[in-house]
Amino acid sequence: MKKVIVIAGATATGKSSFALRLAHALMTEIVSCDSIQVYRDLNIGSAKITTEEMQGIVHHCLNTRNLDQQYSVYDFQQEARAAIAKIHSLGKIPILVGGTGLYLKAVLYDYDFEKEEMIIPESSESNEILYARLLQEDPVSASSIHINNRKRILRALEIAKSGETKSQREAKQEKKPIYDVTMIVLDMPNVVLEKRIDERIRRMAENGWIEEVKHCFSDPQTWTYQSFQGIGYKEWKEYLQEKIGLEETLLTILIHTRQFAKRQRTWFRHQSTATWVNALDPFTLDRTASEIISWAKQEE
RNA sequence: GGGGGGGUAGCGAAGUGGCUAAACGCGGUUGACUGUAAAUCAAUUCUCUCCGAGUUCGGCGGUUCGAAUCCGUCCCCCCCCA
Repeated sequence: MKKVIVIAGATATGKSSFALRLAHALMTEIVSCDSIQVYRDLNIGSAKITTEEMQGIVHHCLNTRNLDQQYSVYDFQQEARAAIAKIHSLGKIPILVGGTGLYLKAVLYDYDFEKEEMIIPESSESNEILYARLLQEDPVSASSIHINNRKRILRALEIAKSGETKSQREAKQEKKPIYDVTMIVLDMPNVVLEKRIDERIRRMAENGWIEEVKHCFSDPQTWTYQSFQGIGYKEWKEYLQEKIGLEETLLTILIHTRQFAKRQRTWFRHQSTATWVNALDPFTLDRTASEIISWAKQEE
């Protein structure tokens, strides 16, 4: 199996700079695992790394979509694996960086998606009826999906139309990584992380965030875009409508970002087996970096 | 000084005699997660516990079998008139 390095963690934990450091040391390239940073023009609000900050390191899976385009884990899986293959073909070990847990897992494991199932048609039927149908068609999946979780019910029903249910499809998977993976999760005490998030939001507001939002999403038609659903964008809707002020908008974004970071932590804690690293401790970071570098340099 | 409105759980806000430890929203906590995942969803949130018990609705004191809800009094806040 080919080696892959994964740097995960909640938002604002310093993933990018740590990855950059490894990329320099290993003279390799980075694959971003982020569902919002794939959109061109969403730079400030998505906390995307700037070209300068990349320091010449090649970054993949960034800026690959226009604002009006849809994107899903399927697309990411395809494109990220292609990027990984390309980096491997150069004789280098790719570094995956990101906070979108599902995306990471879908690339690393043998998750199996069908291209034609991208869009789920909305239904006019109630959750109760949809759930009852799923209970018929795929009782195994139904048992693990809550009746209120309409999106998941619809997805499972859509998959069942293919003749193979969601649970059957997943049962065929080995649920093992398809690469030789070293993965760490960068983390820090919550009070510190919340302070960093707060500071970052202030900084973004001072650096042209509002202009970016106005440039991308002034037209109410754009408010339905998937790209507008990201934290740091959707909250500006009421500001643009002049329903709330700047401070209130920033506060809402702060709260949403905190909640997001919490969900990310929970995901990595329970859905991954990565090693957790205190991102605030320079000695731990040094040691972690050198461990990863020596692992990367080992012959199989 | 006069008139009016109001003080309910971390916040906002219902409730105006028993069905109320108190709706609902927000926030918090915990968690789920295989196609919008920065999404979607669940549980929990006065205190102590297993049933259950104990303290709550600005303070104090009453009325009542029973009060967040009625009465008295005190404190505080907002608006209008002086």
